[in-house]
Amino acid sequence: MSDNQLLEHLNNDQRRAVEYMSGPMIVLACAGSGKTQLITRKYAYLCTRNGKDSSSVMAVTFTNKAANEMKDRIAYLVPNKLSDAWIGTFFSLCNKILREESRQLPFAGDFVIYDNEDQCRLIRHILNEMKLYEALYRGIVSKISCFKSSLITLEELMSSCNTFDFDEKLLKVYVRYQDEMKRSRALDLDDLVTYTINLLESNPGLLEKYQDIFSYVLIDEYQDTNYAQYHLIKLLSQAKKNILAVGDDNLNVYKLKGNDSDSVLTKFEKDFTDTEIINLSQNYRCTENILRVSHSVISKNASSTTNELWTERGVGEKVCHYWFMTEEEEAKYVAKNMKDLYLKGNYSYDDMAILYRVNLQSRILEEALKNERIPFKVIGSSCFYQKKEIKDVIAYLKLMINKDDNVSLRRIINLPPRGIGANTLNKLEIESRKEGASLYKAIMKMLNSKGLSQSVKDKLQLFILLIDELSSHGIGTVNDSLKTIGSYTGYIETLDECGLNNVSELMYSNGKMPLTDFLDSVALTTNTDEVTTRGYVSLTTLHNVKGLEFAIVFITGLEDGLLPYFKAVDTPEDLNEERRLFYLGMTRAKDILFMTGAKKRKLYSKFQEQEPSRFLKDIPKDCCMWIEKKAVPSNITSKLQIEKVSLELPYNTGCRVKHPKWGVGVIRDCYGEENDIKVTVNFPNVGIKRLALKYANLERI
DNA sequence: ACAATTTTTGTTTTT
DNA sequence: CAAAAATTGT
Repeated sequence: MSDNQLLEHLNNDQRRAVEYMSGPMIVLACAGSGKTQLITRKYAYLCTRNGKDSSSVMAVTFTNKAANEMKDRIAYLVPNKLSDAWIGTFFSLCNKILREESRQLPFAGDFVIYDNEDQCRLIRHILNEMKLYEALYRGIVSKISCFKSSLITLEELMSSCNTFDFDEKLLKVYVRYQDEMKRSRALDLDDLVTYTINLLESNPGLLEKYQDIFSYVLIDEYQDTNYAQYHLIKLLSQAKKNILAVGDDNLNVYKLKGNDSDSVLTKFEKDFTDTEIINLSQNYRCTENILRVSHSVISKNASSTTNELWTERGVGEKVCHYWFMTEEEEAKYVAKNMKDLYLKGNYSYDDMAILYRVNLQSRILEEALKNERIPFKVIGSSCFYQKKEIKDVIAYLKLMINKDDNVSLRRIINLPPRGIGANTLNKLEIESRKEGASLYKAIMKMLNSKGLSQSVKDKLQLFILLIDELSSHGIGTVNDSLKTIGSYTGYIETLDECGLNNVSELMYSNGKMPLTDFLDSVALTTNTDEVTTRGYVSLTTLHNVKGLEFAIVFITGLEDGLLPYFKAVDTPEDLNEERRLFYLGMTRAKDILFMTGAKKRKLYSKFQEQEPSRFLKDIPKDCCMWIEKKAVPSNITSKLQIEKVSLELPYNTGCRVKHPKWGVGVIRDCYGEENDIKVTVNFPNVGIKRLALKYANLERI
């Protein structure tokens, strides 16, 4: 595509941003202002304009999913091969650099990546051993993450310990944690960034090399970068200062990650002088009504400097707010409403999403959707790779590559039972700490010493033989490795049918991948990354919808205590973040926005009386339809209805049928009583038809 | 050492 | 109300 074609359909501001070629630039891009479009075009423009190889531009995205989408879009614009383009999250890009420069690393390259769960397991293990209160692990993991992402080193921490009145125990745990990581040759996600920074800073030649490679740096969702990540891109773009950052302060909902509280602008202008600033204030996504309502909420944030957005999309439907007596009614209403909208035929289920503040809210919604026979996908609550059997198998896989991985070894040393219990393990732990070596090495040592009984030694010997056998098979594809595990460990035999299915799914979907690549991608992939939602309603948390849009959005649980969440109402800054979260959700809606809440909700096993969210007061009365639902006459009717629905109906949605006159069609809905069943069918050539099953002469195919 | 049982505990968001 | 931890019995 030519330069001019790449600039087509961009507004003046976007065009200016794409064409601006030299020097730092920051784009303040409000929700729905086409920032992904902008970055994509810019990337393509840089490729064609300068005849640049695509590997000379680094593009940082917030999620892997966003990176993949971006690659797809760019592939459509330019002929360049993008297979090894530098497009990805901070973590995946850092991993790429570290793997490429592995020889320069302290532990000769092959490291494993610990994901959040591995991290938690390790911290819990350490707390246990140190006889500290184990339940503190969550806070400790996040504090360690904060230190690392603020580039505060352990040494600095220890020397400032006295002056800072610092929690000494935390520090001890941190030291132990780092020691364990080193012995296991493992990096956590924050380490990926800090190691990359250290590598570049201690190695000027290398830094120069990468500064040279990257003629341009693009960053999406800039407001979410933490100090370490920012430091890294500062390093990389120092020489040429060709950097474009796109962000919106109103969408910063990750203060917990150790993000700078500085606004996008102040953070950036401190380090890059003569920064060009562009404001994108035209919204291409939402209707006027949705913009008005969302703006009325976000403008109550003192720190928000955003001017009101505008759109050419027209006024649109009024935003609706419903208040119900119970959460069941709320869920039922949402499901019913979705079905109605679907049956009208203008929207399909993948145009719709239900959002909530916390994952546990999804349950009751799922039930309601099942009753209405609406297909749905819950995004992000429990991801495939977090299932127990998958994690177990992955632990075996990790050990095949790195026998020193203590976290994985602890996980499977007695799985299936090998008669190696807590007592033995304890002795091993002590030995390994004494030697400063991994558990695997400690076992080797213990086998040749007198500290253990012969029967225990035999068991350990068998285990060592197993691990050696596994790793002797070399590093092949995931399938090869899984087969090896199947034939030697005896673990597969302990699985039930469901677990077996999950493992075969693992083989089926990733079987051909090289093992090392696979393990990296597992650690770097998050639960939102590979969800395809074609034909499904999406259910997800407000945090998870960043970067997504839907024609119809339901935000549920708009109650004080839930949004804002009761744990985040203490400081004004907490409250502001909750408000931004609400704003984020609202601005995901293109056409229709529903907001619902319920008075009675079962939260942590008790029924609670909820008040409507305080944020609702910020919405002018005339912007919105306010509807309060009275309690349903009785519970009996609802129970009857559920029974009726659960009766077997001849067709499920999605079923294909043949009609004598209209040909092949897809069942969209099936309902009614035994002798009077009606179906809604979508015939591609004819449109949506409602038929009585008795007379329709449908044939199932 | 392990399975089955009772008791305790903790309940945000996630790159 | 779940899931995890502690306790008990074999």
